[in-house]
Amino acid sequence: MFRLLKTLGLQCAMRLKRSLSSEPSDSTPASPGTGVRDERKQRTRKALLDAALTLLDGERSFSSLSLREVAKVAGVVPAAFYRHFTGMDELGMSLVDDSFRTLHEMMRVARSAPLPPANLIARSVETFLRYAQAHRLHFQFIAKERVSGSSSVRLAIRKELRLWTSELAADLVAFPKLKGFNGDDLRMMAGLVVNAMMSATELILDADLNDAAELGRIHQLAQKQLMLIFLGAAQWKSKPVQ
Amino acid sequence: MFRLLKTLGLQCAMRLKRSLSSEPSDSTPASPGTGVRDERKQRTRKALLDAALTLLDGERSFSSLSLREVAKVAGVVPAAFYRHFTGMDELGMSLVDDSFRTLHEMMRVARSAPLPPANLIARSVETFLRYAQAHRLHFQFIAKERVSGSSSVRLAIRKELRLWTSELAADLVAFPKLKGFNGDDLRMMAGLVVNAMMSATELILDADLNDAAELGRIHQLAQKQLMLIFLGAAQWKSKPVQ
DNA sequence: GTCGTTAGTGAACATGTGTGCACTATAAAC
DNA sequence: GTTTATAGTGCACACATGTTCACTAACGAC
Repeated sequence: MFRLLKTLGLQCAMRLKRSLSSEPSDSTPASPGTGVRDERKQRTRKALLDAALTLLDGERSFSSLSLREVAKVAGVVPAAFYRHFTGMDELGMSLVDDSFRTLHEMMRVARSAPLPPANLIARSVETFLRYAQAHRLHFQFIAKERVSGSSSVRLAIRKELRLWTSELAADLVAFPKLKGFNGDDLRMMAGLVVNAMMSATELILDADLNDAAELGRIHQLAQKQLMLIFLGAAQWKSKPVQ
Repeated sequence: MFRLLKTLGLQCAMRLKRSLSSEPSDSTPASPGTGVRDERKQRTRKALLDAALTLLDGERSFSSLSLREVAKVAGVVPAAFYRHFTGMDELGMSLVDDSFRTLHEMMRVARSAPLPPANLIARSVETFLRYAQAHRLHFQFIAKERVSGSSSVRLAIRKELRLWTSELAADLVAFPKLKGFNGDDLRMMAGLVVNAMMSATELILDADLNDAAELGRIHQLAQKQLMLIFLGAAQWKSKPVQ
């Protein structure tokens, strides 16, 4: 992790130095990190990340990808890989960052345009699964490497998922039915929701995208599971005295 | 899958042929598949399976294991591998079989000695997680390859998990509180339970085995999640008219 | 225009890989 | 005892892998 941060930090510092010296802070649109050179570098960096995600799509797991393979798909010679990452581990950490960036963006969009209370659960499930389908590679990466990746990648993903769970718990506090939940119990419930959604995501990602019936079944299953959870949550704390 | 069945079938047939011809169905204790030779073969077969499980314990994922590596840990030359499996895929399918055999055995034991209704959920969680810890390699294999394995292994695991979910649903029908559940909804609820338990299993398998506090936290989390699910289930079907 | 920096190249290396083949030793069948 | 079947060996091959190194070309700073 820290190696990734160091690299990114250095790159940012370099880019900052250049823009500071070349542009005396004037009024140019200042597209960040301008310059044909930087743009090209970022492009092949992205090509490497995309190549890994693409390779990961089918059967493969991240730990079975080879550096050469990724470089080849990215249209670059193996040695060029080292201009961007110190090795596959660091590329993996970048994928974690990117993947959770898209997940958090989804949450941001969802919060900025809140759904009407009617059918809230069903609509939320719909929105989430549709988004997961649209960004299948990122969600697939999270789902796979959450459990099977190298320990650095796996731990990073698990940390992000915990963070997401906490965010969700914070959102849940707004529901009037969930009074009387303490923080721990809220996270416990949020964990249940996250599990159900991740499980549904795995099913969606493995499903035939053209089989509308199967997709519908998965959506409905997830909706019912969430409803059951909320039904239980509305009763919580009345019986269990703890 | 069918290649595995074929191989096993052939081996069984061969062993059958031998025992039929060598033993005229007399009163010898007839330990099945007797003979020093068969016993030796089964021993190195098991050594190969154990080697794979052992290698899988830490960081590695099954698809990143090499045939030579497995053979070396098993204390056998690579070519000898082919006397037992046609390749790593077939060995993977055998691991699926073995892993779910231990899971089903746990269920069998649990059913034969039913728990008293008091604290039933808490005790069941305790039993399950303790069993998972005791058979960590098998449960780890299931947890990992459920989502990241080659498609044949992954599909086999998912099929077994569906089967397990159905079994659990059949068990749930005995609860008086769960009247009014149709079969689909029972499986939906059972899926929720399975998800929660698998998620807790993943946490347990990653946890430090000596950190009693952390283990306790995981146990309690899983217990609360199951309680919440059952709380919701008790209310099911009253509100949702479907 | 000149020159330094650097993203990307191509070749080389040592090592690991899956798989085939002739072989050996030994349990089992006769 | 003689013969047969076979689990395991040792060696070979062609190929894939991670990493290094000197090199080239072109962008950016001056």
